[in-house]
Amino acid sequence: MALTASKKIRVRFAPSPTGSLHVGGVRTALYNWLFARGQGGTMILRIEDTDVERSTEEAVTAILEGLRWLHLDWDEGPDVGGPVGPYRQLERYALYRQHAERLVRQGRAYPCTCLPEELAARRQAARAEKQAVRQLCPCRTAGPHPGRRPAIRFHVTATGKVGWDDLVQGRIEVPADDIEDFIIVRSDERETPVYNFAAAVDDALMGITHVVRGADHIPNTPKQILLYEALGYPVPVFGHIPLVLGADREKLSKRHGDVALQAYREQGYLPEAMVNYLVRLGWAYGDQEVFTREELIKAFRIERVGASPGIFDRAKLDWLNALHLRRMPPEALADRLTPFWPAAGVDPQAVAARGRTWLAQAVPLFAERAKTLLEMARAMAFLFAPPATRDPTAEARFLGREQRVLLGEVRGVLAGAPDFAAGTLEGLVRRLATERGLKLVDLAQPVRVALTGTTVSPPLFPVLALLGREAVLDRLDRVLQDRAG
RNA sequence: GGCCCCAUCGUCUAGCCCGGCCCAGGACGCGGCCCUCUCAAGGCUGAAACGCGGGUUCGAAUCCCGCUGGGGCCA
Repeated sequence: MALTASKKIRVRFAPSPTGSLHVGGVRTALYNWLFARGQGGTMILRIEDTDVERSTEEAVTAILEGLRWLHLDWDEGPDVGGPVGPYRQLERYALYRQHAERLVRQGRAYPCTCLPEELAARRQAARAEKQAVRQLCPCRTAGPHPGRRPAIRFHVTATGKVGWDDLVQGRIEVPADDIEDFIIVRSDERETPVYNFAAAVDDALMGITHVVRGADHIPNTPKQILLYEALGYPVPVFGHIPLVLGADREKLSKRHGDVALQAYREQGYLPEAMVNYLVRLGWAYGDQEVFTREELIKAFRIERVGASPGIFDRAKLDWLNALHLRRMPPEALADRLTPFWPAAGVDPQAVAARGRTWLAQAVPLFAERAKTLLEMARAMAFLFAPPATRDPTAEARFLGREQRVLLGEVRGVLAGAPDFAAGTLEGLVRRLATERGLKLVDLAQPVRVALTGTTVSPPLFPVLALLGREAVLDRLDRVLQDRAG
């Protein structure tokens, strides 16, 4: 598709700071970002904070931090500025007023003083007679009521169909008669612009060439197109990406559980995995499931995004996260673990005491059996301190009287080991098992429970080597000195 | 209720635009087997889908119409 080769692509992500950044919004940002980066375009971040009641500064911060965490950077925005700022709508009211006045001057908008009840009554009447609803308000011809503060209403003159070729949905058309004269500036003291007006003015003034946003905005688009035309601005290309749904197939929202990006971050999901998962939710590149950021920039095509909505699937996210966890170089993964030690009940000092080299050796053992960083940190906790408690079932099953006797024998072997390398220890313990006519598992499980408090851990011998002779003997002795089974 | 959108395994999807290579491919999840000191990881393997009805055509998952279902926005 020849996307007007001469013109540089400009896209934007324009969230409202009314709550935490949620995964649906993140996917919109991601698609915009990939589109821009793949085409050598410009990514713009705009804060749509006209809803002063619900907008908060914390939410703005959360949005910026969330995007940064994912490495979805922007070229122009509230923090970095840019040639067409400001990038917060609250700071652009003069622009909206100016454009509204221009429309009024052109006869394309008019002051309206109708009360909601009056409009509702007329709408109902019109519906009863199956009339088009465009002439809801008499203000345009009869003039506004002098005693009331007016809103500004846009006058729709279009006939036939209003439509556009959507980048992902294909041709969309709506009968012009279905679009009624709509408010563009409210009658409140701030003269708050409505969403459609502010967005259209901003997108035009910011030179946005492609508006890529959620499919929930499809009904807004015809009105915005009309505004562009009335204002004499070029109409951008629109692309409406399908919504992310919850398991009940409804638009993802708080009641579906974790929808905030922050929640995933805190649970130890990797930004690489979030990006990988979200991009594949609604887009595919043959049979490829796993992507690096660079591969995505190269392969992503906005027009290849599917038109049907997708359900957020935690299980697949888990799989991808585990995969990216395993792919990461040990040193890097060790660093990512840092924020999670406290939540895992591990003293960061104890981790630091072991040193980076040691940690990098331990990490691959645990990465293979964890889905998240938090899970991984928890699984590693026993390395840094003896288990505070032992799983009672495990203890009953593997630390009985006879098993303690065996444990004592293993202790002896380990105490006398020439060195404490995994291979050496394995040889010694296997020989002991053979001598006693036992399987390795009969010795391994009691030791595992004694050292970790559970029946599950990475392979025993590397774990012994990691813990070191002193810690191992100490933990075995603690069990042995317990009441003797 | 009005307008708009969507429709391939439970889920994400390939295939659909340019009908035959598709008794529909991959992935997650689920089941089985192998490997194995536990748990994972890995390998092999199984069950699992073209919503329904009409057309068009020698031939339709692919084109057209209708229905049904789901969703979004507005009220």
